[in-house]
Amino acid sequence: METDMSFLSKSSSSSSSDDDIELRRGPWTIEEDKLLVHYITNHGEGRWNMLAKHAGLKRTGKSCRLRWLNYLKPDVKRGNLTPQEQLLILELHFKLGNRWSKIAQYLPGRTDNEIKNYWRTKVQKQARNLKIDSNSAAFQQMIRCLWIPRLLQKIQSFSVTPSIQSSQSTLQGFNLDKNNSSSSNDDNSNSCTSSSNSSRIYKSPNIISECPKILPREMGESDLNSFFKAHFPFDDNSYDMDNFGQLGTGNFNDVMDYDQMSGDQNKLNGDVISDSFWSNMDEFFYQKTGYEQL
DNA sequence: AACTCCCCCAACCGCACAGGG
DNA sequence: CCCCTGTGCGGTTGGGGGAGT
Repeated sequence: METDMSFLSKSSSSSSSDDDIELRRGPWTIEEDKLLVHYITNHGEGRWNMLAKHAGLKRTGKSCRLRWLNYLKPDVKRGNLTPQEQLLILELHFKLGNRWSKIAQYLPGRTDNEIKNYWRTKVQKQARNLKIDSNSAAFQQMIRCLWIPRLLQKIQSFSVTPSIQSSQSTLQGFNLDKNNSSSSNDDNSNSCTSSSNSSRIYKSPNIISECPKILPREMGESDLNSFFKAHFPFDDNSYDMDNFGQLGTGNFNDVMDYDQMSGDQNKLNGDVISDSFWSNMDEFFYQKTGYEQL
């Protein structure tokens, strides 16, 4: 797969004379990676332009920094996002918007680039398919009422697997701002909430039917908090994933073929939002929300 | 087998900001 | 102040490769 990209190199003629060298662009070679890792191991990171020169890399400092932070740094996690991580991204995006680096701070080992790519390829793609704006209330409503419960169910289903347990720490300590969260008796009909009943841990499939047929306004954070309070009554100050193991059994089978959607256990750490899931979801969304397909 | 289409993600780009001289 | 350099961030691109025909 390694490709000689040297033909892509461009002269830095706009720069001063001493750095008038052919700068390489495109994919990094193994040798370049070795040079970069070796240099940083011995000298540390930072001062990227100088680092690039001293390491003997015909790359810009920016390119070196990006390669290190997004790929070579030892604590960078490889592989697909876990359901917990996906859930966290969705929640944090509600709260922070396209602040990818901020979101990445809550997912150790994940880079802003990776999260951004996830959002664009998985989330925005679905919005495009539905022909609705990914920032619209309708789409956010769909995520809150359909996608997030699905992720939670997925998490619950596999809550004993080592991979999940290892990633639980990722979510511990994450708090939504509770200051403006609605009380549990919030009867706001505009949100996905319903009366809370702690003895019934997981209230699906009613979650779906409780979604409003009309979406009168964008749900605020308080609505989101209410939603989680009502349906996922673990510690309401945090998303402590330890509690997911206590969740009861959700059942979406009456509306969607869960087995088909989820696939085998190996997909746990993969793309839990499979294409088949979404092809069903599109239709289901319009059916449940009363929105007209454009 | 050959071709096209499309998805994914690594990498690039432009801009903003901070800090030092 | 202004300029320069380094750094960080969000948006965008483009190529590899898998899927479909």
